[in-house]
Amino acid sequence: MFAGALPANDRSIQAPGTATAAYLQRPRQISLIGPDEEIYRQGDRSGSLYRVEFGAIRIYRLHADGRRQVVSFHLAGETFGLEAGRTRSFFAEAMVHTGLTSAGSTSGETASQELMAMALREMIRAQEHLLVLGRQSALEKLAAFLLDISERQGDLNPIDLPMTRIDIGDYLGMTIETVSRSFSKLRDEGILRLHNARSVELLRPEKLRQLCR
Amino acid sequence: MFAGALPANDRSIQAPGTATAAYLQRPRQISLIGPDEEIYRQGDRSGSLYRVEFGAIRIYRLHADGRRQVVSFHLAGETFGLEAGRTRSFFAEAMVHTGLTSAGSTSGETASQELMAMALREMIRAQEHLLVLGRQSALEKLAAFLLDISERQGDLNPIDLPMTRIDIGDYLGMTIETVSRSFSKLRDEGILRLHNARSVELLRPEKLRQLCR
DNA sequence: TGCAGTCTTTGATTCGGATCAAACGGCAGA
DNA sequence: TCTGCCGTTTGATCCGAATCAAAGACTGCA
Repeated sequence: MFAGALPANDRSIQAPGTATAAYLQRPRQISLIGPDEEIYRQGDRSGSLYRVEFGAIRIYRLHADGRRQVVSFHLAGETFGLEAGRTRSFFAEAMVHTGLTSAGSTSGETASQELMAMALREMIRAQEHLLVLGRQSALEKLAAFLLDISERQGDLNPIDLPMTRIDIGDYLGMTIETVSRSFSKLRDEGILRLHNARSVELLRPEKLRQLCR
Repeated sequence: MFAGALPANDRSIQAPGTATAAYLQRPRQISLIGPDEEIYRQGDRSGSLYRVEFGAIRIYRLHADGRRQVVSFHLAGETFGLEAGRTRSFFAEAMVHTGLTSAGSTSGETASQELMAMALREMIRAQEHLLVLGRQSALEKLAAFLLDISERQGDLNPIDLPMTRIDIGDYLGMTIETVSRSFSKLRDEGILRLHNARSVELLRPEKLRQLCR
């Protein structure tokens, strides 16, 4: 896959409100990616950056024995794909039906100011994630996670979780059973309501905040 | 503390091999910092970057209940101090007698290429740390930690650990007792030798590598 | 509408690491 | 060299989360 390219995909469409010059017109071309479809993989040449127009992406790495660490999720409006090396050290997959556009590349053409901002964002995200993984209990981890997602969805309530319990577990460093039990605990304490596994209404966000500090 | 400044400190000396213009000559001025002395704290105005000439630094954040998460260690030759926001969100302290020089600042005067490289380094470091914290056992965490330090000391053997067991624990998300037990386990398995708590000889580094993959 | 497969929840048990406790060892200062 | 202190190691017990197991709920498809 050459630098700046989006995955080959015959289901591309034009972004709404865009001139229809199609092929040669670099930006605004949306690639549609299905659930669990791969965007890039460890070992691929890096360079391309992506913007999530709708849907959601998981970035992860696999350990030799199959254990998986999800490093980040990227929701609508967010960009991803920045890597320090010349080859990818992570996998990127869509979690639901997702639309991607090109967000430039690391090779020259993108303003270095934007790249810097992106690098700093990723640095912060990783550092915040670190704080959660290192010293928090299962309940505290889930609380921090829900607040993060809620905020990134513009305090949408109920929250829409595009990821499975497995994804959440691999992101927070715990098993799906523990994730599920933590949800149930928060439900039993009246802190949230589970409309279904993917839709979570926060009833007392302040309680969550209290939990994870 | 103004941007670009090193902590006020009456024990400054000239770096070896430097012209002696002293005061007005910005670079090469070494600040000497004692063990557990603070370089900056959460809430301080950010901007200054530092280079460790000798010694070692810990970067950490405190949770409300006193739990501490060490985010990174910085050894001789490494730079630190980059933060995304206008105020510091971490504490920086020396762990042993340490010499620091200014490594520029985030406000203009430093080449953005260097800043970008630093941001990417920090991003990688945080991501690698994430992989260790998320899904590894105590033994695997310690193995990964020792290999990291060993490499950053140029494969010096025995390794010189400038940090206490508490620091290691707060970095890896485990208690000092578990850190100590993990050291003992690696010793009993003939993988390393403890000359003393701070000096660790790696006898079979390949075994460590095997452990943490 | 019913069915199959998958994801989630809940329950029982196990286990790794935390906590509590005490002994040990190395280093600084007298 | 002796002594006291602090960091480290080791031991005993406890607890939170992992694992093993099974039931329940949702989704897509026939």
